[in-house]
Amino acid sequence: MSQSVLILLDQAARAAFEQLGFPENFGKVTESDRPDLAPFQCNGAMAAAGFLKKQGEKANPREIATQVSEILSSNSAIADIEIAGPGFLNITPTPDAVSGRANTLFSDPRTGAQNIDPKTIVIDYGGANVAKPMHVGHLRSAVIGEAIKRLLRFRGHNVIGDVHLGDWGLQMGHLITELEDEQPDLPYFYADKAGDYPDASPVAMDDLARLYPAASRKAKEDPARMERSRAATAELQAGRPGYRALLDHFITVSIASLKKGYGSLGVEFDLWKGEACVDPLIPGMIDELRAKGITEESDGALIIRVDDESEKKDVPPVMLLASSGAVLYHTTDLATLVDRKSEIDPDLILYVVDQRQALHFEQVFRGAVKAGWYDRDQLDHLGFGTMNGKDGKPFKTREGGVLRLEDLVSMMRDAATTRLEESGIGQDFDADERADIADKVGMAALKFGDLQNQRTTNYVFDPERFTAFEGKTGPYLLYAAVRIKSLLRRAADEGVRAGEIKISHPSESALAMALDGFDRALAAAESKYAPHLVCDHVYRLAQSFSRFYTDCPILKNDVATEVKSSRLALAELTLRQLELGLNIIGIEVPERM
RNA sequence: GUCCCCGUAGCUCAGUCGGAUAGAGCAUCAGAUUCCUAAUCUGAGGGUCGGAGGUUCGAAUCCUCUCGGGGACGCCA
Repeated sequence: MSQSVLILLDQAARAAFEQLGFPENFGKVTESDRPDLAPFQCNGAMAAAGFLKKQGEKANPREIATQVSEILSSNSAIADIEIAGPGFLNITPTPDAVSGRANTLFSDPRTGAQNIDPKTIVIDYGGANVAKPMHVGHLRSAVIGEAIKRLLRFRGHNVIGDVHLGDWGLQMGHLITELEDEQPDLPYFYADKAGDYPDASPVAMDDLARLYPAASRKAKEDPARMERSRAATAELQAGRPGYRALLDHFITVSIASLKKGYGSLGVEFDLWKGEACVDPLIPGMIDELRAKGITEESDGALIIRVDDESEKKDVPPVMLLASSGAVLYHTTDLATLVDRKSEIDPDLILYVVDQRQALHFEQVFRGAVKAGWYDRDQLDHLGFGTMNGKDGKPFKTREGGVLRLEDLVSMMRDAATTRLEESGIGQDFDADERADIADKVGMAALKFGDLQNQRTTNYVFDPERFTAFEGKTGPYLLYAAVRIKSLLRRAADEGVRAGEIKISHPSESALAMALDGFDRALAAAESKYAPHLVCDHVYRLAQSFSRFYTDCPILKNDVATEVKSSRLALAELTLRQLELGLNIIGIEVPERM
């Protein structure tokens, strides 16, 4: 059976409504709100009655429901169809239909997930800056972006992930001037020297992490210090060789450190481009924008007006050049769009960046549309909320500082270790394996805790809750998966093999229907760029499996061979889908725990 | 001042192109184990969906107003 049971029923119901002279969309079938009555429902009869009333005809929704159910009752996939209340149709599929579908899913390596028409998509995420060590603020962009990238890739799209480093602004001026104060004798600062600089970086990541905040703090208090940073930024952007050479060192050193940080999260980028990469494109881009006549001078700055008079809200202009002549955030983002157009020509570009930058992207997107480079629907900002502490304010360490990412990761690992020790799990495993399990449990806790929330809302970070093995958590999901692995090992030992699935128990049926919802969950997650819908699916799947596992013995002695085979196939199928789903949200499952 | 997000059970959150008795998880209480991993499962209690109007046969969901929390608003990124 090549279609999901729900789609089969949906198509049948739509045809029935159409046959009765109604718009076919009244036949929409959904998973039931009342699973105690039936797995599926259709509410179209009420809508159809309203439709007739508007045309001045008399209408009784229950009568319409009766007519629909008469048409549908001949459908071989439907075991039962009942009318409830004002005209709800409650539909129960036959066990054969469910079994047939389950066998199809079993024979499909993708367990029912469709491959859709591929688009070329660039996803810009990570949010890292040169010289700034990774901290909790970088977590969400990395984790959410990675999940969306994997989701889109799994759906069949050609997806290119770009970290898009922040390496071209005032922060570079801060670093250069602060380093000059510390080590004025470095050759990079000789105004007349060009081209011949040491290969080795004069600074390590720790130095950068120290220099930037120091400079930033001084500049805030001292306008003259700020002016030096601005001047250095302008000189860098004008191409001063010593500064450019320093920037290259900063970038190299930072990327090495960032790769480690993102690596610890299981996040990988295809492109490590940054703002500096598009610098050469900027003069030509500005010429082109001028030639198009969409720029204007305003208070000494070069801008593009993107305000729409017909709207109530006012959108400030795109700032191309500051009055100092310096390039700004808008400029490099626009130039990056030009670069991506010529290098990749994507159908869609997604930015996984903090919700607070929504206006910035609105401005840049409008600028790119006004320039004629993209259609508005090719550009999307996927904003997200902040990670808060239990006090509801952005997460801080006990001392009130910003928590570094590596400390966050080890905090989760430690919490996982403690949990594992408390419950005596894996005590007879060797130290390496126990450490590996703690890593995976901690990471699953962290990622699931983050991704299960709707993207745009703020959420409360609570390591205690996230690492719990009970409830809607990452560790619970790992447990469910590991338990199946253990079962399969045992089955292999006993020589039991998976066979044809025949649904006989309600818990088997519920599990099969949960499995059948995979493609729907992925499609919904894609359409909203919402990883939490993938989380919901895998959680419901794990729950359905746990119930099945409790209710339906598999390898026990008194179970008939074909029942063993059928249930083992369901377990194998569940594991495969669970791992596919967990992989999308970036969670790895250990072999045992 | 303009705009954006949020307000749902004691807590943390789903649900918002209108549909039945508003769902999960935690916590609380009551059960289940000759156990294939109980790190599990079953059941119960717990709600003026911030508030007030309106549209509708029907509103957490749509419209208007309002209260509360967070955030963004031309030369930082």
